[in-house]
Amino acid sequence: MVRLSPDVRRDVILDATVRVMRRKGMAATTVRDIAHEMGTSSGLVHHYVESMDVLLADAFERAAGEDLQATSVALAQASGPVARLRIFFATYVRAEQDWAFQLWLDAWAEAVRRPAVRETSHRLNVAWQQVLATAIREGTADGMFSCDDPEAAAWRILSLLDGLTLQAVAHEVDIDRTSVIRWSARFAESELGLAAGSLSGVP
Amino acid sequence: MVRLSPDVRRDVILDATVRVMRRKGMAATTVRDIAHEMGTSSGLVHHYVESMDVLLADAFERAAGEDLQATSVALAQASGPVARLRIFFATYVRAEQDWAFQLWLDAWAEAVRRPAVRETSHRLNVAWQQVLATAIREGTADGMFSCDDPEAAAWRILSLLDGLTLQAVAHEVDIDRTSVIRWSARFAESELGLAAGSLSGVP
DNA sequence: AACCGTGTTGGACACTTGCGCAATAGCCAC
DNA sequence: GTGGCTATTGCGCAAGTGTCCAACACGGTT
Repeated sequence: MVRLSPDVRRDVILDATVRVMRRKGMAATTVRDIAHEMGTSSGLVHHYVESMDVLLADAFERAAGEDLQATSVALAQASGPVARLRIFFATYVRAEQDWAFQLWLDAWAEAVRRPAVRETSHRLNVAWQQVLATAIREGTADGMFSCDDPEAAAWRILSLLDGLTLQAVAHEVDIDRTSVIRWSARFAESELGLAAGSLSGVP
Repeated sequence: MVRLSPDVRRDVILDATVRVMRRKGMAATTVRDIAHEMGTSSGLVHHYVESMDVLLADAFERAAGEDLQATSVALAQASGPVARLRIFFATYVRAEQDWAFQLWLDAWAEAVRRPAVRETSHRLNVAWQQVLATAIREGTADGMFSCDDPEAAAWRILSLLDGLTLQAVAHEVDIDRTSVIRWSARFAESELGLAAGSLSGVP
């Protein structure tokens, strides 16, 4: 039995929870799974966690937050609003691949039943929308985009992206990931008054 | 104890399951809830149902299928493709209000874990897409719409609708239902080469 | 009216879940 | 070294789940 400091242990618990969530999904993650994942007893988890609800929410925040962080960094490095949006679309679907988007599906569904999860998924969703809205605002300020309401446009583009990805992930057919990116990018072009193909690459 | 014929009893069970699902969501629906809902014992449910998995799938099919049916009927009564689409948007969000869309969220999330649910939600999703695609095809044949690929356009419009509704239902803020309809209708206008406002009412 | 098929009961079963708690054992200060 | 603080254990608990089944009772048939 390895004795760790509270801070480290908390981190280990969160990491183990994320790993289990990736493997089994949020709804199927249990305290015993987490304990087994880090090779300790289940009681230890509860010694640091006030409830399963907030643990799942915190773990989701870490998992989904990493993707958000990665995308934010990638966008900051891009030069110019157009390049920024191209990267946004490319990394969004890649980042959400496999288990990541499944976590979002779980979070949206569990939101009704788990207050902490609802709060977190809401906050992270807004954060994604803000990443997009900020990029749009910059492009509008530069005069490269033409958009009346960056906030609303961001919600629309993000929602189309989510709606399409949802079909691709949940049903694994009908819509392939290339179409998800291309269709969303084309929608963004029309939303921002860009020439056809400037984002999607297909005129 | 009321003695019913197998067919009637099966119907009663399905109805009770739908009612419980509406109230508590798919993931939180239990055999005992269903039995209590129809005022019988829990054993009776399993006497007619092979497993919880298929019962949930069947009940979801009935609940979501009723909405689909209602929309199909309403669309058939409308005169002309434009009126048809207006009704589509109006009834989609209304029909999905409250509990109905939550069932879809549950279905999409549970799809990974419950094969029967995945099959059903996939089939119903395609059915919705086909309702839309058919209306678009008719409008294109009439020369009122301009659309290269009605199938793909239907997926895009439906996905935007789902993505926006998702935010409204799961987070209950940021996007109100009026915006969901208006934004989706405007997107459809651009997809189908219609004049601004012909579907959304806002030029 | 007796009877049997079967719809129905109500609880047992085996299992899982989140959570709490006494006992234990590792680490640091002295 | 030794003591004490506390991280950690491991099991128990109560509540929940889906599933199964012997016993029961209703209704149409004879």
